[in-house]
Amino acid sequence: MTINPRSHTPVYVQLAELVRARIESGDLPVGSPLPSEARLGQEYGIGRDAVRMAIALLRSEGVVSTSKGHGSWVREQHERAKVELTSGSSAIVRMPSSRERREMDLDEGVPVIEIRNPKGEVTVLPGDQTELIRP
Amino acid sequence: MTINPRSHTPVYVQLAELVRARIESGDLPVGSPLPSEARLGQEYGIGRDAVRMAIALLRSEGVVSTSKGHGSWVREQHERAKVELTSGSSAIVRMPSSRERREMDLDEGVPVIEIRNPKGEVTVLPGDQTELIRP
DNA sequence: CCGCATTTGTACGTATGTATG
DNA sequence: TCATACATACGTACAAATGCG
Repeated sequence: MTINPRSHTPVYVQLAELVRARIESGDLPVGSPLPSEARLGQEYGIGRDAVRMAIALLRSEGVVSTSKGHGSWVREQHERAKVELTSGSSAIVRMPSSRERREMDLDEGVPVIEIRNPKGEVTVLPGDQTELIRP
Repeated sequence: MTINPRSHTPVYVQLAELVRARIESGDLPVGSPLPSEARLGQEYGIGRDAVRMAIALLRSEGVVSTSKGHGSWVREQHERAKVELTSGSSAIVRMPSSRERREMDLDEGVPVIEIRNPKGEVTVLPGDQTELIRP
């Protein structure tokens, strides 16, 4: 599979699809490192911008994680703690602010769950580690 | 307020904070257009990269929306439909795939709620238009 | 309806900073 | 110490969507 620079589909989207396919096929299992940006760019003959945008796209979907100086890897799904939505409570979901993401140590592409109990007290939970249940 | 290129805080984060402050102060009310990328770059004496990254950051938090050829504007919060989490059901949250985002017409920075009922049937709801409740 | 200015999107380049191992 | 890899930030150019005259 190659990339067509003249396609109506942007180069970076094409690359993201290729990498996604490699992940779903098992070629890149959970936890495994992605090729470096430089390597992907060379392999597919595309610029660094396109490579970085492709990885950013996958990161925004919670598919991969990246850290500086280390690289990107296929993100493993956390075990989800079961949290009961108690009577009279409500929950909304949203993306965290930069500050919340830092303080709660959330990866990119991870939403938060905001639970409000009948007293009006609010709890914010990491969206990738939580399952809301009603027994 | 100005931007310090030699700060340990990246230029684009500084700009995002400035724009966020203008929004929260009411200077940029809901629905109002942000200055164009070119204008922001000129005003603060920074490159287009930094401007685009700042706006992308706010977009990823669901604060603003952008459309090609038009510009960015302060995103209005949707009215949230109250959805009851029925007995025996559970809910998880995650970011949508590109395809889901397209098909459900979701803005960037909007998660989805996946509800599974006791029969195992799954419903996917837009995270910015839904409030889960338990009466 | 057409053309034009504006605006964002994509894609390339370079350079330098910083974290990792 | 050093090579590697990503992060930030500047530049350029052209494509594509929008809206207005």
